[in-house]
Amino acid sequence: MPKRSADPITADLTEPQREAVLYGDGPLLVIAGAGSGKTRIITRRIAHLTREGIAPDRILAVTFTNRAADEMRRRVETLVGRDVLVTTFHSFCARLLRREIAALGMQPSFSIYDQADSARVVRQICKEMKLDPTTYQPARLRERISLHKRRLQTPEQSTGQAVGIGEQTESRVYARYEERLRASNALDFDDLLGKVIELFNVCPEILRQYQETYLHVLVDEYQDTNLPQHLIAHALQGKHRNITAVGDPDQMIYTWRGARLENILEFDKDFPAAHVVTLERNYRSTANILRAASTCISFNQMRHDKLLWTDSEAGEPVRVMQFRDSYDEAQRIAQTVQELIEGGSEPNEIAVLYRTNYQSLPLEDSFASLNLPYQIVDTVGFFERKQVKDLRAYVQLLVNPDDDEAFLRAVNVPRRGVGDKTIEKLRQSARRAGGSLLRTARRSSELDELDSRSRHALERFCTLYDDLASVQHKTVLSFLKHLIEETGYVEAVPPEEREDAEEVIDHLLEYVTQYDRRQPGGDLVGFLEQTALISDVDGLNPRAHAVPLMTLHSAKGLEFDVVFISGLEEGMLPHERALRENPYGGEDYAVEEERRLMHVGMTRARRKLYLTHALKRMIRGMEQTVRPSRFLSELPEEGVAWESDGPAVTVGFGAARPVQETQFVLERKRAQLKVLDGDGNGRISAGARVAHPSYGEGVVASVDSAGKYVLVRVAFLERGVLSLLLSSDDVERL
DNA sequence: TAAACCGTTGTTTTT
DNA sequence: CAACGGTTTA
Repeated sequence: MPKRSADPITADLTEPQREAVLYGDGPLLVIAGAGSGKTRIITRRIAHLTREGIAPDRILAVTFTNRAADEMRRRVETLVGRDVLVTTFHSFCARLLRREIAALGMQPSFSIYDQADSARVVRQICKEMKLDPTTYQPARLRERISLHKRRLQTPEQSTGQAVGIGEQTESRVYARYEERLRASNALDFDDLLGKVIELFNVCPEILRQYQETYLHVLVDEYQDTNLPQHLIAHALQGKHRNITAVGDPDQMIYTWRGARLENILEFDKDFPAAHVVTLERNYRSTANILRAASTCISFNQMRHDKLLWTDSEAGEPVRVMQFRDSYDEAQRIAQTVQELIEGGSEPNEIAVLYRTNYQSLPLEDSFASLNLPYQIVDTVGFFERKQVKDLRAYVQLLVNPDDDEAFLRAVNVPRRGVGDKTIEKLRQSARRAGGSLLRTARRSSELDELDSRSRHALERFCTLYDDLASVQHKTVLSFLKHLIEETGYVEAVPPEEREDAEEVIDHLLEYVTQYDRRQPGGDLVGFLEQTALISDVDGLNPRAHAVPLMTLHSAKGLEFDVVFISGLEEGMLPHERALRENPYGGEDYAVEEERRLMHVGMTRARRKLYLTHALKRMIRGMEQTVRPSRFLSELPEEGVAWESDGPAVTVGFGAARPVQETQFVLERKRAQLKVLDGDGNGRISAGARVAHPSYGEGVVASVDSAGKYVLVRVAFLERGVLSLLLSSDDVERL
């Protein structure tokens, strides 16, 4: 029962927020716009549920990134005082499979392959099949395999559906890839989800057990779930039917990872009688920032109407800054940051965002030259480092001796004279006799085709392996130190890389120290799982006294006083790859996702937003002239200040700069506006009576042509004056 | 057989 | 500008 004002869980909530937090049993969907208190809903709801008597260990909360999970776990803990399982889909599945995978006939010591590992396997297969690497790019094939898996298609099914030689080859690679992973007792990221679904299908009694356990399932960022994730969430809530899904379609930025907007847009299809709460009030940003962001996102056609509004003051204008080139841009951003810090801003409250990771390089240089503290939130970086991968491979091989990928990496690092030829012979022998590479290497004395040198090298490796396996360690740290010692890893690094390598290793040891502290008992499997699934260890430390630099993707879910979005150019922010997917030159799905990314970035800002672009940028090592992003031309006139170093170059896109009314609504949807009573020609003009499906009837106040677009202001009877943006074509058709 | 060298290739985003 | 693959050299 909610108490009135003094209730710490609901006291500071608005009515719709309270409704979501206190909602009773049954499926609940919360559509929560940027800055509307999304995380707060989930944490408070968990607190509310435990207060209602639900045991914390019968609540499952799922988020998308490890960072978000950590953050939420912390908040819940302070609120509830007890541990609630807050995790990502992938690590939830990994843990579940460690317990249950025997039911599928697999070993619980399975390895987890990341994208790079998968790519290696695919590359190897392509070589074996002698495929032309230009027609069959390994990276593309890996992506295609992942696509099949996300649709839950087996290799057999994909073979059945394959059309043409290309797709047939593709499914043959897929089949071999599966064989390879099964033989190595390995699962890739897609398998973690897929195997859980398989398990639930094959063993309903296991599913029933988990359904029983979780009285409530809460999923954050539901707009980014893919089909397997949707199915897992659906399966888990199957008994008690208590699912809370929170999300915002306008922040869906993971199509390339299989995110399906339908999961959230058609939520009530799969979760009948779902209660829906919509949160449209933004508490985060100034009115100027929110107007700019809303205007930008309103250019998306495939979009459900949602109006974000705020009571905040206008604040400073959004600043658009133009620079000669990307170095100039980086330098001036750093200078501006410096001025902000001198003016009293906290460095960790100023973020610089960009589309691609490599854009951080000039920024790093500029920050360093001004002695400004910064932290790169490099999401893949650290665990992709060679040294980490090498040492990890040893641990992986000890845990899972069948893992051929781990064997291949460990066997000749440091160099012990096991080269391509030896490996090839080992491979052939392994294929003939069956069994893993490690097992085959153990029998190297029986392999006639090996010369004595290679044989000796393999024997040495096996002895090392047995030594490492024989020693029990109390902590992962002591094991790792022992490993580095025994392998002579550091000594084998060439002198010019030594310093760098030592730094990486120190960093790893530091991470492991923390891991041991969190997870006493020195579990190597747990360590591997963490390092396979956590990508952002290096990630943001919100308390560090440093300016975070990160991609727009990794900024999702965060907020800062000041935000810079850099590199706003055609080809960078709508990324060229998205533009290439536009066969008709019109905008489509890919560009709209880029616009959502822009929207996510803009709505990270509380007080100040800077949008920067350069006229020249280094691409593939060559300086190229680039045009400003179309997204800049979509900014409203009000509350935006344009600045330039030299003579300003006009923004290259002819899109209208829409005039603003009290609400920031723009619509471009064809046929949404119907002329009820016009000037007789069917043309839209001032005074015409019109109807709109969501806003009802109204009278056209004015029609302004602005290049490619026509801005129609309509006084709706119920909603007041709104601006609608139509393309000229649309108006012709009305 | 393995390491050093050179030319070609193509670069989003992340669990 | 890097990372990869193929080629030459020790």
